[in-house]
Amino acid sequence: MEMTQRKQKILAAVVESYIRTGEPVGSKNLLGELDFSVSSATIRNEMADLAEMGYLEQPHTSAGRVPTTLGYRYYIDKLMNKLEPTEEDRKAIAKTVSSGSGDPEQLLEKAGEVIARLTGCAAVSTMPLGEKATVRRAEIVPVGTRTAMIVLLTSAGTLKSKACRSDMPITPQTVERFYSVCAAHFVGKPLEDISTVMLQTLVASLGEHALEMSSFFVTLADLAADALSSDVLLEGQSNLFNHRELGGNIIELMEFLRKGEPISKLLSKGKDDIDIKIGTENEYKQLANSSVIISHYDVNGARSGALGIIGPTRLNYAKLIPYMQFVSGLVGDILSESIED
Amino acid sequence: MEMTQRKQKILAAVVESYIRTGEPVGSKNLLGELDFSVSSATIRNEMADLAEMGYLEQPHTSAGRVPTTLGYRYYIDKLMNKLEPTEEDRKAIAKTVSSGSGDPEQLLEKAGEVIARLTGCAAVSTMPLGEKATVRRAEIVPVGTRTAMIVLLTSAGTLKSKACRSDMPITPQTVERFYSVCAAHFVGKPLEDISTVMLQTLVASLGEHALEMSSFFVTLADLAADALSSDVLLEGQSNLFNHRELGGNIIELMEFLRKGEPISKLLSKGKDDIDIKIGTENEYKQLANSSVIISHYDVNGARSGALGIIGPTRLNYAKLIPYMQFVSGLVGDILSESIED
DNA sequence: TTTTAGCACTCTGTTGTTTCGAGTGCTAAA
DNA sequence: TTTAGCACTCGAAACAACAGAGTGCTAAAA
Repeated sequence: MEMTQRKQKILAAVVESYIRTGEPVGSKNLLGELDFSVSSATIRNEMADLAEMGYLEQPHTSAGRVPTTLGYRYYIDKLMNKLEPTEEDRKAIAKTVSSGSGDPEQLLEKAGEVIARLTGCAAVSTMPLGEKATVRRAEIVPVGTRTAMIVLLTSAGTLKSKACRSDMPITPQTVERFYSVCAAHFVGKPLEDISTVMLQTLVASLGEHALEMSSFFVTLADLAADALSSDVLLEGQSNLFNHRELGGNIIELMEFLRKGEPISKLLSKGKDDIDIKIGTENEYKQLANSSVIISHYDVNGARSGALGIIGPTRLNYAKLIPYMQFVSGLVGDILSESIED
Repeated sequence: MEMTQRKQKILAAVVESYIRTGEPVGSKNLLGELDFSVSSATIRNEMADLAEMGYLEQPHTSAGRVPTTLGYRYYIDKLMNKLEPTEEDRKAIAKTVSSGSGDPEQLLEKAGEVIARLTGCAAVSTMPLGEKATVRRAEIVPVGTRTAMIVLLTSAGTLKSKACRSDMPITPQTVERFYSVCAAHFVGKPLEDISTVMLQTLVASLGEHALEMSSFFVTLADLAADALSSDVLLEGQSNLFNHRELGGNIIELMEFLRKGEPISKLLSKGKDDIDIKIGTENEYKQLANSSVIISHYDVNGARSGALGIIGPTRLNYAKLIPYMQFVSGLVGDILSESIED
């Protein structure tokens, strides 16, 4: 069966109506939405065809039709008219997003906030990651006689720190020695180089000071790993409660969102600027009833991180896709400006 | 009406049975739980008295009885037999809690985790706060030509940092100047001294360099404020979903937990070592259906922070109160050891 | 005076029945 | 190919019937 123009129009109308109301849409209700006049019987026939073709389905025999994953996909790829954000919205967003102090984390937090508010979905974002980030500085700062903070600053502008306990008292010489070892071996080198294995050989070469230093280096490796694994920010989680159709899965969904790794993977995956996964298109089963729209941002020309929203499958794609593109573009621009290389 | 010993036994049995099962408890069910034999009619009479006295209530006319806030309170204060954690449990907890690297945040995270797991509640904790903390070090680290990280290290061992954008290029001289100004004016002084007002006068006194420095100082004030407002950690939030009786309030409750300030207030409030608020005893209406058990910990003899659990009112107080005391004691000990002054 | 047995009563939750309405698929005529 | 008409299906809501748990009260027993 081939896809006629009339079928397309009907499919689009069904999708849009369902997105708007959340109710299965019946043949009669559709009459008003179409720009041509036919009877409801004709529409019924067409809808039956579309159902057979896999674009629509019925929750039960005597209900209206609901788009399938395939239906949404066709709509998004071929039928949808994008709805660019208004000048007004753009300004409001830009104002909120840039209201921070220039701190990347704060920036992404604001961006997530504004997205969550505007879309009524949960917003996720990843910090600009420094895959090729190098060590800019590493040092220890004594806190107690046997405790110190290890501080690691990367070229990507992230600073990580962690307390660390030593078996031996920390002297100014320890501090000095650590600093110079780091300066000699790490500064300017990529973060990946600070692996536990590599550190073991290094510690071995330190001879008599190996003992007092080893715990510091272990912590340093922790920090490096931490700096490499891009942080995930989550906003508007509770918006999900407003979407009835997510049903009992909400709890699992929220649990899923809480642990960052899968989200981080999700966001880092797509190759295109914008990436849309509808319901079962998602590889995580917790997202089988949800859609995600992921928009990547570039910092100084390099793909660096992404912003995403997660909500029910009946998202207002026509509006949200351009919105996400706009916000991620904005974030990329601001970050590019602030993180020069 | 006075409280006879028999009434006390019945009240205790009702509370314990309700805590165990979550079902309103009827007169017949209670027969087996008591160490004396009377008929169900007698118990009914006594329960009616207890209800009249305000310790019990009925969800509806023909249901069993449920403890009121007052009932729980009486039980906890006068009737309860504390159930100290077993040696086994103590060891398991101690092992988990001390498995971190000596970082206070990680320590509290682990503690919260273990509490959440053990109790099936949401766990909250505040970082050791440094009310009397002083500035140990403050500096800027250039990231781009016009961007820098401001880093603030306090005597309490917390390190805060934030990116900041400057209107003018940042030169090594800027870094040096900032460092020396901080060394002269802030190091050793309490964090509260870095107020915006104080900074304004300072900036004014800097003359020609005022402009290039001002944004850094503003950020520094942010950091100081941030370091003073103790961070709140939250674990096991989703455990709350397992408690049916929280009902529709769960959403509000989770929203409430998400924003840290009220929690921070809640935890910093109590004067006693342990602090129990049952249902409506809580001043926040979002907690009206919940109980909180807060246990404070001391670092080097000074009240520094607290751990708490939040769950339904039918908590197993007899078990959880000693548990919380144990964990907070443990946390205090470990922190005292690692943060020497 | 206190305890107990007995009984009528109340309230909830469940189950089954009915009804209503929305929407469909099919058939036959336009 | 389209449309009108109609029988049919299914879910949601409304309603009645009922079982079960538990109570309060009364009157007898201890």
